[in-house]
Amino acid sequence: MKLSKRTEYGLRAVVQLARLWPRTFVQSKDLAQQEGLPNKFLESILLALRRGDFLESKVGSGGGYRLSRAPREISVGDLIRRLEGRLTVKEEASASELSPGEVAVRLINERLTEATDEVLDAMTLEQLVEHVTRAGNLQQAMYYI
Amino acid sequence: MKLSKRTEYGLRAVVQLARLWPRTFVQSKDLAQQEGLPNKFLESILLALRRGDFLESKVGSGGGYRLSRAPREISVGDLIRRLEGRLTVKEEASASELSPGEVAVRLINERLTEATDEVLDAMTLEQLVEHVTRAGNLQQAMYYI
DNA sequence: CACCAACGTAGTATTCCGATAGGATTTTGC
DNA sequence: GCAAAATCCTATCGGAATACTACGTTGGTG
Repeated sequence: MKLSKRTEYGLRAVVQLARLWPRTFVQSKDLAQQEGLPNKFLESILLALRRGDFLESKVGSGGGYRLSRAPREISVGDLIRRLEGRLTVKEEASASELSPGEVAVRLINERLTEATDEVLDAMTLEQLVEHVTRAGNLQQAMYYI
Repeated sequence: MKLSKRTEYGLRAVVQLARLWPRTFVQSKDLAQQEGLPNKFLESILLALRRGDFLESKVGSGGGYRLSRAPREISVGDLIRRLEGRLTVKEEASASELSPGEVAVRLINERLTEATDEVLDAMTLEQLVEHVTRAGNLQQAMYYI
């Protein structure tokens, strides 16, 4: 019932990249520093995101990562499903003979994934960044009161 | 993003008890057998449910467990929150200085818990049992085609 | 009093997650 | 063209959480 660190770190890095969009490449090291994340771990996550076609990368000096498309075209649901890996167990057809309890649990799982997918698919990276910006402004305004 | 075995087993046992409601006490051993669950593990789960006031128990020969109230008065959300234990991290006020990524992740978590709570709180044990019964009838009907 | 079943505690086994190590590969800058 | 810089890639490890077991106690029934 809670996001893995892997997913959380991936999201945090991607939010940073979205804030800089469409500026040039940002290095993993810098992302890690900005968000306070373990660099090497983050690298493996960014790699997965690149393979999932969310990021583009550039090797060598001056290289780094950037979003492969505009934040408004990236859904948080897609991101999380890519990061989480374990996307709700297979749900085998399971030999046709389910116990009553198993049937019930299956229903619950279906309803839960429906509900979460709905929320996450309706959310774009752009919206996330807007929210963050608003929250940031609010935080800053507080200082002047 | 997935229920623990503990939660799953608890739900499965409770569904069985709801099907028998308001008949007399059922033993842990029998519940375990009906659903194919490890007996001793199940006992500890049932114990927690009793402490959460979902079940009543009776010690000694002829004893066992039964629901403490009617299935329609028991919400699946309450059950799961009791069983899962880890009810979404503390969400510390966190020293006021959050990174942009952290703010974003926080928003996502809020939206997710809202959505899942809504689904689970709207679901009663009675509804679950109805669904199971319908699914059972359907399964039986299939044999005659 | 003999049995039965819930209650309780402690300990083990196993899985998985977060993280690190140590490189190989590719590009840039001088 | 070579050294530095960064991504890319694989393997592994420690530790915590999960799943489960063993064994004993308490209380109630016949």
